[in-house]
Amino acid sequence: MATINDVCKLAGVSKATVSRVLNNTGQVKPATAEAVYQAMKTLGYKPNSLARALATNKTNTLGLVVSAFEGAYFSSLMRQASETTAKSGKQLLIMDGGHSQESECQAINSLVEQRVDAIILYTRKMPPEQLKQMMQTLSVPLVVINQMVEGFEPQCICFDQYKAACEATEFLINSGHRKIACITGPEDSVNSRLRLKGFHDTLDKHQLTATGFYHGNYFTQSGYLGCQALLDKQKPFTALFTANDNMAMGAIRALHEHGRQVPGDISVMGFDNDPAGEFLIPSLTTVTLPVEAMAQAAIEQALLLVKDEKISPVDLFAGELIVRESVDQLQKPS
Amino acid sequence: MATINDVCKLAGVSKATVSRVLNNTGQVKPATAEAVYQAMKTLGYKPNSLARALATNKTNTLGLVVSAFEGAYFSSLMRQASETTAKSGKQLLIMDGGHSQESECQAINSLVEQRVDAIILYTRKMPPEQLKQMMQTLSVPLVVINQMVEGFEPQCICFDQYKAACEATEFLINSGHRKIACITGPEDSVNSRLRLKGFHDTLDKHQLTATGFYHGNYFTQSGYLGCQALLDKQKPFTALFTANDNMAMGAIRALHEHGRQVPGDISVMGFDNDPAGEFLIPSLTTVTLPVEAMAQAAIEQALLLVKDEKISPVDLFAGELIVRESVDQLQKPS
DNA sequence: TTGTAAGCGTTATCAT
DNA sequence: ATGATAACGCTTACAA
Repeated sequence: MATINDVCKLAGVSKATVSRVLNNTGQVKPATAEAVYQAMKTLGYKPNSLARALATNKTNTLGLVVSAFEGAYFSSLMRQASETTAKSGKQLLIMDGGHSQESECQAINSLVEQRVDAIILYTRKMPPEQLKQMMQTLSVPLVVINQMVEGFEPQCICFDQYKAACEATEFLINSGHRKIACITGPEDSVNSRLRLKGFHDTLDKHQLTATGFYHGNYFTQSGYLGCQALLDKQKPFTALFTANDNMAMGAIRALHEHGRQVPGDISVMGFDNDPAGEFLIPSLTTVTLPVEAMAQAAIEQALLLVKDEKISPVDLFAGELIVRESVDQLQKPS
Repeated sequence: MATINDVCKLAGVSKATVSRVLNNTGQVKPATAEAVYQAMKTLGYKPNSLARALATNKTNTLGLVVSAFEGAYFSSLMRQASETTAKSGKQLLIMDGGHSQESECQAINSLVEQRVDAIILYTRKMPPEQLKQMMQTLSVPLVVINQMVEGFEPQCICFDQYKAACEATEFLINSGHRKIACITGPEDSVNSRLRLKGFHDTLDKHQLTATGFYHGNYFTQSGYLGCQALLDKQKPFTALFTANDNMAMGAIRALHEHGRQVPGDISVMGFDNDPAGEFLIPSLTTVTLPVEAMAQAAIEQALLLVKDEKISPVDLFAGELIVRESVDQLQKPS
C-alpha cells in the first residue's frame, strides 16, 4: 500500500507539498500539483485516515450505537442517521449495542478508543444515572435518543411516549371501548413504562381499569403469546392496546386463531407506525413515531457539539394517530 | 484525554512498560503492573486505537457494506455479522452502500482509507466485472455476499437463487396451479434475474407459461402496486409467485381489496422467510434464505483471509420451502 | 524486569 | 512555492 513517501519520490517533491495538494491547503504551482496527482494515480495511493486522524486529532467520524438491528424502526433510524452524517461529509460508524447494558458500554468504549468525534446512543438498557455520568465524564460529546437526562437536555432527543400512549388510549375509549387489555414492553425499559403509564392514566381519567396486561419484548412472537395469555384468562375485552406494531401483528394472529374477528370482535391499536402496518389485513391503526426526524435531529446536535457550538434543547417529538382499520368504532367519537 | 505518556509519568515507568502491561506482552513485575493499572484508572486512560493501528498496521476492524438497511433480511445479516465479528475480538464497521453504484464505491473506498483488515460487501448495484477488478486490485481482502465472481469463488458467499425459485414454482405447480403470475425484483439485479429465470424455466419444463409478470423493487408497496397491475390486466391466475415476502404482503393486501380470498381464490408464494410471514393472515408459504449462516460464513472467510490463510470455496447455500397457509392445494401434490 | 529510540503515515510550523 | 522537521500516541526491537 503506497504511502505519501512513495508519492513524494515519484513526483520528486517533499511530503509537505504532497500534503498540500492532498488537502489543497497553501499555494502550490499547478504544474507540480499535476505531477503529484499523476504520481498518486499511478501508485493507486489512498491517504491513510488513521495517520491523518492521529495528526489532526479529528477522525471525521460519528459513532452510532443502536440497541437492536431488527425492526423497521431501527432500519429507519440507521438509514436516516447515515444519510444526515454523509451530507455533513463525515463517516458514520454503526455499532451493535447488543442485548445487555454491559455490551452497550463496550460499544461506547470502543467508539471512544477509536476517537470518534461524537457518539449517538439509542439505548434500551442504560439507566439514567449512568447516562448522566457518561455525559459528564466521557471525553467525546454524547447524544442520546429516547431518554431524558436531567441537566443535559440539549443532548437528548426524545419522543413524548406518555402523551402518545394517552392519545392512543383515548382514541380507543372515544371509540366506545370500555374493556381494554394491554400488551406492553419490557419492564426494565423507561419508554415502555411511560407508554404503560399513559395507558393506565387515561383509563383512570375515565374511571376505567385495564382488563389485563402482559409484558412483551417488542417481538412479534411475544405479541402472539401475550394475546393468547390474555385470552386464556377469560376476562373479555373489546380492545387491545399494544406497545408496538410488531406485537400488534402477533396479537392479531392469535386472535384470528381463536376465531375472533379484528376489528369486529376485538379492536387492536398498534404503536410505531411500522410501514408494514398499512398493508396488513386489517390495516393497523397506530401512532407514528417520527424516527427519521429524531435521527436527523440527533446527528445535527452531535455535529454542533463537535464544532463546539452551544446547542439548545430540541422540542419533544410528538406522535400522531394514524386511523386505519384495526380499531372499530363502537360508537361515534365524541 | 490522557495519553500513554501521562500514564508513564504518573506511574513512574517508561512507555514500553506501560505498553507491556496494556497488551500483557513481555514480563513485568506485578508491583509495577499494579502501579500502571492504578495510574490508568485515575487518569481514565483509554488507549488510542488509531495510534495503535498505525504502529501495528492492523486495525482489528472488519468493514461491512450493505445495500440497504430496510427489511428483516438486512437486519439479520447485520446482527449476525456483528455477532460473529465480536466473537473474534474484532470490530465491525457497518457502512451504508446507498442507492447507487457510486455510493457503494465510496463506501468501500472509505473503508480502505480507514485501513480495515477486510471488507464484506453485500451489493445490489455492482456489476460482476467491477467486483472482479476490485478483488484483484484492492489492497484489502474482499468477500462478497450473493454474487459469484469467477476465479474468486472462495471469496463469494452465495445462495442458490435459481434452485430455490425452481422449487417454489414447482410447489405451486405440484399444488395444481397452472395459471401463475409473478412479481419479480428489479431488472438490474442479478439475483432477481436468477429468481425469475428459475420461475420461467420451471414453467417451461411443465409446458406452461407465465400468466403475467411485474418488476417490483422489493418494497411492500411495489408488491401492492404490482398485484393491482396484474389484476387490471384481466388475465386470470390462481397463483402468484413473488420475489420476496414484503412484496407478497403487499400483493395479498391488493388481492384483499379486490375481494379475492387468499389462498381460496388466489395462492401467494413468498421468498425470504421474513419472520413476520409466520404471523400474517394467511401465514406465508415461502422459502427460507439462510442469511444468518451466510453472514457468518462471510465473516469467517474474511477472518481467514486476514490471517493470510488459504481458504476454500464455501458451498452454495440452499433454500428450504416453508409450507404455510398462503398457498392452496388445488390437488394433492404428486 | 525495564528503558531507549526508531518507526508507523500524516499534518503543520518554520524556514528558505 | 517548496522543503525540513517536529509532533500525534502507540508498538517493538534492542540495550541495559
